[in-house]
Amino acid sequence: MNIGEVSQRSGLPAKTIRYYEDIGLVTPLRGANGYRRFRESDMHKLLFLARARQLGFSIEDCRDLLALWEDKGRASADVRAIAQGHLTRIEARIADLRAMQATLADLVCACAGDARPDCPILQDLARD
Amino acid sequence: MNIGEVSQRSGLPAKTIRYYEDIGLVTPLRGANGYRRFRESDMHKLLFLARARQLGFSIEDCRDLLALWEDKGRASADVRAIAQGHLTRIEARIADLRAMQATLADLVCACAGDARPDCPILQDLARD
DNA sequence: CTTGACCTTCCAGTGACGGGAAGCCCTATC
DNA sequence: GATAGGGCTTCCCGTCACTGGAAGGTCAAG
Repeated sequence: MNIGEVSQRSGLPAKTIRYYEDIGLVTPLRGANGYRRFRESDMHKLLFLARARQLGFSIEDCRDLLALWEDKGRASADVRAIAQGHLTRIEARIADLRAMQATLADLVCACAGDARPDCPILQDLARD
Repeated sequence: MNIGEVSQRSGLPAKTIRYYEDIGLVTPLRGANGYRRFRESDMHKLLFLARARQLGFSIEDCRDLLALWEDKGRASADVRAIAQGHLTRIEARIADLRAMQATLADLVCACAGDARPDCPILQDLARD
């Protein structure tokens, strides 16, 4: 398979796939013409990566997850620890965003949003 | 005021304040020794920026908000539009994160997390 | 033989800074 | 007056995970 087909089948942009090779997440073969030649196993890795990235795992998390996936003698505890750490970070991020959302929603609600200059949003940002 | 005091009073790192000058958000004066000299008005701007950034506004949003703040004849509708757009993006981001969180929480819950290799998390990531 | 799609590498930019080097300035102390 | 220390300056590189674009090689169809 050339990169175009892999890109289609995985949903990952070709640029991203090349990047993943650069940083050592996949190592496709090379044809005589210099083109990358992807095996089915490369395809599987890329699908795995695409799904892990969709779940918001960092590239380094993905690297570790891939290694555990390949390691048939792994302990599921190691996988769980990565996922748990990621989940905790996501929950913290959600809490932050929800705080922003609450404040912003209040402010937007309090602002008339008309042609006059008085604006509770700016007042709040400029409060002393 | 020198940058150190401004940094203390605003809570912004000195590096960040220099960066804000670089991109034209504040323009402190300069002393004969080359040091930045901040006026009270610069201080107010930086506090304004710090609060807007805490609410997650992008730098470009902040630039626009600052301009509106300075413009005494502004329409509050313009401010509200920026805040509303930002709020919408935050809500979308929260929705994304909540989807990740739900999936991850399920997977973490389903994984024994012991010394054995079988792991629903990896199974899900590698599903065909 | 040409066209156009596909592939290659390399370089630069994103957002919003942070780290660190090299060097000047100011104050206090000896 | 020398020195030590802290604060200030600029400059450049690194972050994260790509994305865009330029310049050029390769392949299949007409």
